[in-house]
Amino acid sequence: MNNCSYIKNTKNEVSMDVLFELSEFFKFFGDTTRIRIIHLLLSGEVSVNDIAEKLNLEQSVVSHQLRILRTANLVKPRRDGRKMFYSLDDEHIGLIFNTGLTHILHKKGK
Amino acid sequence: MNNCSYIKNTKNEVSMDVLFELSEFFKFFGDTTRIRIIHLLLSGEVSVNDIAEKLNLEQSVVSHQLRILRTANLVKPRRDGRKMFYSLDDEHIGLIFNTGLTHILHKKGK
DNA sequence: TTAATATATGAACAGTTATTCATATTTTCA
DNA sequence: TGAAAATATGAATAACTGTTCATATATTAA
Repeated sequence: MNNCSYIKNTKNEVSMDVLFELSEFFKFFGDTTRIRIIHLLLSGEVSVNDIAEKLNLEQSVVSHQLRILRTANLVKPRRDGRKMFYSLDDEHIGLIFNTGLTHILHKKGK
Repeated sequence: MNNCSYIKNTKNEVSMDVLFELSEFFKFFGDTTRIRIIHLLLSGEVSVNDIAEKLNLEQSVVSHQLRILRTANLVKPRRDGRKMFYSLDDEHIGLIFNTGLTHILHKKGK
């Protein structure tokens, strides 16, 4: 039928706490600052200051949001000297981003 | 390379307002009540009272959340007599739900 | 038309969250 | 060791959001 493993059956039996975790997970994508950071990191790792500069955000804002993303294992840090480079933790993050993006662009195209 | 059209290139050039819309879009998935409603509607259309009953929620809560989902075109209503049946508007909704779900289950499996 | 059923809506409240500002921590280099 | 650079953190505030409760609207059947 299809070879995309993440297309699942429609008769899911999903427990209440998994649904809760799922909504918590989507919350991380539901903020403009975070989605811009995720989008930027799609092309590879970037330091905190570079994120702030490229997105025209205050360093403090970026650090706060990175902490949220890091705690949730959406991004991972790597120290190099006094710089910290952040990258997406997992290939699913980009997949979810792009699935949503495709939906938005598809809707706009009408 | 792959035949999944929603897997896009990693060198996205996405405008600021599309990123804003994208984060707004993900917000709808970022609430337990709404994600439970979406999950329930994955298996087909359900009336307002049935949603409330099956999810053990007050009718008012369901109506309020359905309005949000309806305004955002995530669900669509159909009137039958004095009942209103709601269903998912678009196949993307289920796809995004399942993509996130796969991620959660994958994480839990470790 | 009236009563009953099904759904929608408005206002108020409580809880959450992102940003701001100030400051602390960590690392490098002179 | 001390200063500078890079990042992290804490507290406070403002804005947003979901739920509750009461009520309004709409449809059907008697």
